[in-house]
Amino acid sequence: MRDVAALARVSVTTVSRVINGEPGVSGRLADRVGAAIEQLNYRHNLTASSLRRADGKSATIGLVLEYIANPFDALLHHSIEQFALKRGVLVLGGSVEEDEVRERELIAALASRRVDGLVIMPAGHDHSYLLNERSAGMPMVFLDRPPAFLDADTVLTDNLDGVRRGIRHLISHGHRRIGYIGDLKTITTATLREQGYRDELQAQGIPIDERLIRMDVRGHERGEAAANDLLHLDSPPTAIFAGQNLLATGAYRALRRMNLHYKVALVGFDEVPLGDLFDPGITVMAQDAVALGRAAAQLLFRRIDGDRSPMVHDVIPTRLITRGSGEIRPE
Amino acid sequence: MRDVAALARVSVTTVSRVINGEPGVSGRLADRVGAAIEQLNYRHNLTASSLRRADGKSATIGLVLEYIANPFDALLHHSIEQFALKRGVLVLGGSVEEDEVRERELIAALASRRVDGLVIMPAGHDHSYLLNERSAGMPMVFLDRPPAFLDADTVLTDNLDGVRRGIRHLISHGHRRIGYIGDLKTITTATLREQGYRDELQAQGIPIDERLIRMDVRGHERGEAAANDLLHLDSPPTAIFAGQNLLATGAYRALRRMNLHYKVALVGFDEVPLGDLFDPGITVMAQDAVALGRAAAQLLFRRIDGDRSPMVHDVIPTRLITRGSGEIRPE
DNA sequence: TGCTCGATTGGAAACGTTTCCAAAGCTAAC
DNA sequence: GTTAGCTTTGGAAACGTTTCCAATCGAGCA
Repeated sequence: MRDVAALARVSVTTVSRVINGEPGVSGRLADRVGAAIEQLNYRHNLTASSLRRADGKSATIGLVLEYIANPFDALLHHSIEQFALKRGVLVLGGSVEEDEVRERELIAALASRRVDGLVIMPAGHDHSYLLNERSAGMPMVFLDRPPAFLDADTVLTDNLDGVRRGIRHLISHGHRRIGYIGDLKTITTATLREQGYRDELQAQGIPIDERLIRMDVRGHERGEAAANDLLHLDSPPTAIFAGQNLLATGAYRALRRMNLHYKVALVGFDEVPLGDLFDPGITVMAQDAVALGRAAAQLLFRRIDGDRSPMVHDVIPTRLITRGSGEIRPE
Repeated sequence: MRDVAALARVSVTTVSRVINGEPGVSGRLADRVGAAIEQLNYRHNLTASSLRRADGKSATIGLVLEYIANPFDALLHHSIEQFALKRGVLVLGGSVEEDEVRERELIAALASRRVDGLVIMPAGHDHSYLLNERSAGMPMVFLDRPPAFLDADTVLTDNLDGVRRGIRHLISHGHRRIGYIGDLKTITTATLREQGYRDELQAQGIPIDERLIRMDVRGHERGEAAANDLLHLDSPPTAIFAGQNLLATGAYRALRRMNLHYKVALVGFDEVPLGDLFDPGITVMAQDAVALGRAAAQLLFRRIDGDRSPMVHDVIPTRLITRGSGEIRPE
């Protein structure tokens, strides 16, 4: 920048003004500065700029996701990124993969880089460690899962209602023995969804059979094994609800292997890409990833812009997508 | 930091030394500093640090992808991120969505933030604008697609060979009329793949019928339409090769609609998640996204560490995954 | 005792910006 | 012609660090 100033025969102050488009610079000087910038191939240093800048903004936000290669997370990422890009804000991100330590390290690394705000899909179960950050004024929004031991802005899917509607859908197709496969109990949304299952059965006066419930099941293969178990019970379920996308595809695979995919109904939570191309198509309660991401980004930027109003807890509804597997009736 | 120094009754120099783990600080002082950091809830400012630091490293790299919600891109992202995390480096990223202008803006924004290096999956067709960056010493690796008008490190899939092997696979199952659906001709890999198709047919002495080739097809729906067109020809193909994952699933949908999915063979380029669960399963030439990402990250970090050896052009082989759709024989 | 040497510590400059404040140059009004 | 008031310009301090260099302190040695 000093070189630019020297070449244009002005002060660095003036160069700074030109770069930031501030008023009060004569056209003549602005042109000289522009030419010098061009000639010297000068590139503005945003980190130095944000260091001195009054608001200290780095035009960067941090995004902590569970696993970026999961299509749901990838959609969230994209949705947030699109919103950020409009403001010239870049996204610094990372996958945590259900590891509490990594979550803390990643957030510390982001804070160290002075991001303007954080969108967090938490893995941990105690977020009191974030109290410091918050009191230091770091805006943060929790996405998809709520924080623990910390009150913060959240944008969540309506998990309870989503599962209840899914179960109701199965019941309306004549099912009374419905198996449930759920993710790790340590994940808040997983226990919420299980609760939705229990609530709806109870509301419909269907007794709960604990043998039909498999919790702490994680990933595709275990999902398949759990479904396999359920289907080998003495009186097996006529329908299965899988509380997460990998569990749903795992269960679907089990049904296929046992050639039951046209006999036993299946509803999954989370969208399954290309779910309509399967035989039968996979019926799901889809989370609206784009809406979730947009809501989180909007909320975060409001906070970044100084909004100090009370905590917001957004809830995004789910959508039932019927494709065949969930409409199978018991024999 | 000054506050920490004051509380610990030492100089800021000493605090800096403790934070960076430099030798030559007595344990007594280090403890005092540590306690002060704890008490004041001090958080190191990495941006200020990298500003003054000798090597000027920001411990951040930039990643320019085509579309983060595409599973292939998401896997690349994850693979690179995992590698970066080991070094305490964070990934600043963005989707470009086949928009040249956005590519340039994004790269400018990343350069402004003084990332230590760039991994670029380019959308544009003239990268001479990067000459400045390069001469300024910015390490960069092109991933999945080569740069134009610029010689740079690249990590590419063996597109030509991949398609040729896929076509050979179809031919070995008795096909002689093979349709080809390809992405935008402006995308280097798309024309390379088309070339692979032509080369292999020629090598096998099969005349090329231009009516069987549909280029400049982009996205799921147009892929479906193109396949539909091909199948309505007077003498339709007995097999289709789709040069990209969305085109493959689009073509698959067309086959399904016409109830030809067990009559006409289909091979796709790129992995299709859950491809084995379809009926029939989708046979693909899979790109090894994890290997691609790893190779790019390794190469980039070597450059960041100062390696000035000649340009490297890595080529990652593809893998044929047979699942049914590609093994259908002509009637 | 006096001197050198290594280890420990601190002061001040520097990184590339923005911001504060003052100076200089104009215009317009008296 | 002088002065007030506005616009344009620049000098220097500041942001939070690291690094250079010098100063201090003991210990070891002649």
